[in-house]
Amino acid sequence: MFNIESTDNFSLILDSAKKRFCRYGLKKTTMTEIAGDIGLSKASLYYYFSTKEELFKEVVKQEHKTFLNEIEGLLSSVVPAEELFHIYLERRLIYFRDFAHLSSLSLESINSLKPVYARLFENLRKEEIRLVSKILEKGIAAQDFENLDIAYYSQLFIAIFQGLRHNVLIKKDTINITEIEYSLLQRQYESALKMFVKGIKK
Amino acid sequence: MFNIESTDNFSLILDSAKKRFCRYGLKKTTMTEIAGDIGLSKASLYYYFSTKEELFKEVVKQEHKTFLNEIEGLLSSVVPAEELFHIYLERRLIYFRDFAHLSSLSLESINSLKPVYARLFENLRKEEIRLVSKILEKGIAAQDFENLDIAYYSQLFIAIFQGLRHNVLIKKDTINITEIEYSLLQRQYESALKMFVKGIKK
DNA sequence: TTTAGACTTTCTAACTAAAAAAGTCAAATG
DNA sequence: CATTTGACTTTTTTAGTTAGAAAGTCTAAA
Repeated sequence: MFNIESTDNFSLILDSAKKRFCRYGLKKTTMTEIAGDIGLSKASLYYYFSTKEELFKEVVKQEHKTFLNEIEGLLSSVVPAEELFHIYLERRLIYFRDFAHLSSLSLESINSLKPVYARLFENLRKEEIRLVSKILEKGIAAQDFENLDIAYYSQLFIAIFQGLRHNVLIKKDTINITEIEYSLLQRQYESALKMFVKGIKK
Repeated sequence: MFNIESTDNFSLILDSAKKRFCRYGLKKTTMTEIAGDIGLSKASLYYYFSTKEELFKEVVKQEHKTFLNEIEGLLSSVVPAEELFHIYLERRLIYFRDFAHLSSLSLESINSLKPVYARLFENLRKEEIRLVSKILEKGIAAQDFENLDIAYYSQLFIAIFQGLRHNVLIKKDTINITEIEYSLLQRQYESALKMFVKGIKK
């Protein structure tokens, strides 16, 4: 979950921020704490990041990018589209569990989330749609899938699985997901993917 | 959406409460207002309903029952299971739009909703799962569907479509759903149903 | 049995002040 | 020059506080 130790302050700040944001969320993490973690003063943080918001966005973006890159790297491989979907969803669930606090913002959003974060998460969603589009393209090119409306089906795909994730959070008041909830979600993901693929297969 | 005018006070209260809860939600509706609508004193309301919470629950339950009964009535008809799913989802969307304010509680729930309402909505969800189970049963009995795990698949069914609905609300800060969002949801419902049925068909 | 006026209790919205956290900057360090 | 910081200002959050509103109660009357 937390990778290599970095050396430069920029990365050290991101690392510490990531840990704290994941554990305590945006609101319950202070700039002073992050600075303290790596033996810097708060003022120094502002040398690297203009605002707390900026820092948070950077953490979220980077984590998401790492996640997407992992899948994207397989796009040009021989792995078939269906298997790519499987891998994508598998990793997506792990990402969901580990970074629930980051995306828990999307829960706060229901009330009164600053538009800037709404835009951030909307962008991440769009990037995932783009990735799914590419997988669909690959499947169509390989004659695995029908020649369908890629834009629509990738949007649908993301909507279904995001929806399933939300069902887990919606009832709860804590962010932590139990093993039972997680394994049910896993099973639902498998079933839903099976249906989705069957629905678009040639 | 709002049916026959009732005569007894019990029903008059429910009618007025329904209208106000749908339009303004639970918090923005006062017992005095409801009483005023039908020319009763607030104290009289408490003769029929012990608490505001009780009244609200009664309204939600009744509306949901009306919705479910409509579909349940078709269970013993010649309408095939697949068509029942179609009808169910069609009505479910209308119900969703018209009573968004009622179920908007499920949004408030994310923060700090009293467990009693959480239980209420959980019960409604369970009743819908039960209905879907019956449709599945019918399909299996008619040899339309595979002999699958009914409990699991009805839960999955509800999860998928509830999830899709949530995707619409999650971004918004208002409860009102635009025509564009609604028609996309309609289309997603159709696609998802198609896949679901294809996935379990014999 | 049903209703309502007058009542009490509970909740909420709007303030406040104090504390905490965000954010700034000139000077210092190396 | 790039980086860091202590001391600073500004903004936000929190914890009271209070007044008004709304929930909820009760007794007497129709």
